[in-house]
Amino acid sequence: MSKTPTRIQQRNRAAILSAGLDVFSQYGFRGSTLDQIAEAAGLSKPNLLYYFPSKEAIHTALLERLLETWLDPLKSLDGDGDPVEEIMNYARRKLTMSREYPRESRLFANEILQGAPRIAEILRTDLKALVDEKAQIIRDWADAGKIATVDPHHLIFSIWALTQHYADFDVQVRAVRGTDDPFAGAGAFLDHVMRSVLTPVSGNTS
Amino acid sequence: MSKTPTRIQQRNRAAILSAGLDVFSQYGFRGSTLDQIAEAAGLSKPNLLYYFPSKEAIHTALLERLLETWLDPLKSLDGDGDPVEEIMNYARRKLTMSREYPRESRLFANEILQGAPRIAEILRTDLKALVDEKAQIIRDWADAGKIATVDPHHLIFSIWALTQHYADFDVQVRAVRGTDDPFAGAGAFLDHVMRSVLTPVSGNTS
DNA sequence: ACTTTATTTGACCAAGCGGTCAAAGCAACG
DNA sequence: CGTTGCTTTGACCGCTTGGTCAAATAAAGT
Repeated sequence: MSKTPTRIQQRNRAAILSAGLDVFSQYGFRGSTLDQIAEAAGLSKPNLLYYFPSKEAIHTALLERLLETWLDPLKSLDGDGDPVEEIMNYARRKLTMSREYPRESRLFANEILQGAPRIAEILRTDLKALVDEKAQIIRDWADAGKIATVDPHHLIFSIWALTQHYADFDVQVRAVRGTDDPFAGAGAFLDHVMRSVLTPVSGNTS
Repeated sequence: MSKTPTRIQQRNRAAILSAGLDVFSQYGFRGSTLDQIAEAAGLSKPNLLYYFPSKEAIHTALLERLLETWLDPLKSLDGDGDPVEEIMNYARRKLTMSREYPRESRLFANEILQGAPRIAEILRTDLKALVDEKAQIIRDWADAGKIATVDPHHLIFSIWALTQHYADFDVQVRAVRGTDDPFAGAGAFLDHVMRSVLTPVSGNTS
């Protein structure tokens, strides 16, 4: 039944997904139209619907493809590695992903902003489980005095916020800095933040 | 000509703006419909258009009202105050704003995500000028050794990212934490981050 | 060449969109 | 009470939307 897709199918499906990513990541699901996507993909609207049964199907395909790779960096966080290096490496990988896949970042941001109607379940199950697992590792490190005492969940949130901000708020960052590359200097700053936050204080803070 | 608005006008305009905030902040401009806003405001669509000439006008009114208060905390950052306290106070105020006005935060996020078509000019002029001014203050503090050496722009971005994240990604934060209040613990964590990042290192970090 | 299958499209549809308008309802005030 | 101006609405309009379909076209296999 499901044979290997022809070259034309591969090319057109890829073109549609890329075009859908462009459009959905900018306007959100409801704000995007099939005509926009079709034009961006260089296809007619009926032809587009020959490859995907509906607007929803394109969006779903994109979200699924996204979630596959999106959680990878966190999955790699290793409880047996060096605490500070593991966390900083996670932050760096997350920043790299934001730089290399800004459209995916904005697609995700749009979906969450709109109440995550299509992935709420995944967030509550898969994502929560993953984060809880890694949060426990971080908590153990903190308890062992290997890093500063920080709330693991908030630490993870802060990494998400600090890295995705450059992709999601790209326009603002560029407008304020006047730079072409919104990520310029972000890596060094993120390193400084993470190292400061994670370094245990010698004395006692109040 | 422009007399004092009647009580009905005040009530209905307020209801429309609140409804518009609800809808626009969730679906973005293009994804929102007049019918949605009208229903949320408890008015008929023609009646809504009796108070605002167009969908665009509602959106613009909301953005203007937003920008008025949005930049206030940064404006208050005082170059003559205590460096660490000034910056931490700014971060705290920003977090409070995100907690008290999450819809406004999401409205802004939506606008930026969609390329800021309606406020790009303001970002490039007013916001840039304000940020540049405050960045210089921070740079002076750093040069004087009163705070750690940090890129002022990235420091400001980090405060925006860390505070707005809880409002904009509310659904995700709640899903992962399982808590009702997405801001629980955020204040303490933000304090820790800011204090760590701003405290000058005694040794030299190559 | 011919048949089979995959691909593409123009024409079309019902529903939803932002917005208009004339008329009806309503409040205030003399 | 009557009239004047504010408020509300049902009906409507032209356009866009997501999606369908039958027919045309292009590949591929024989």
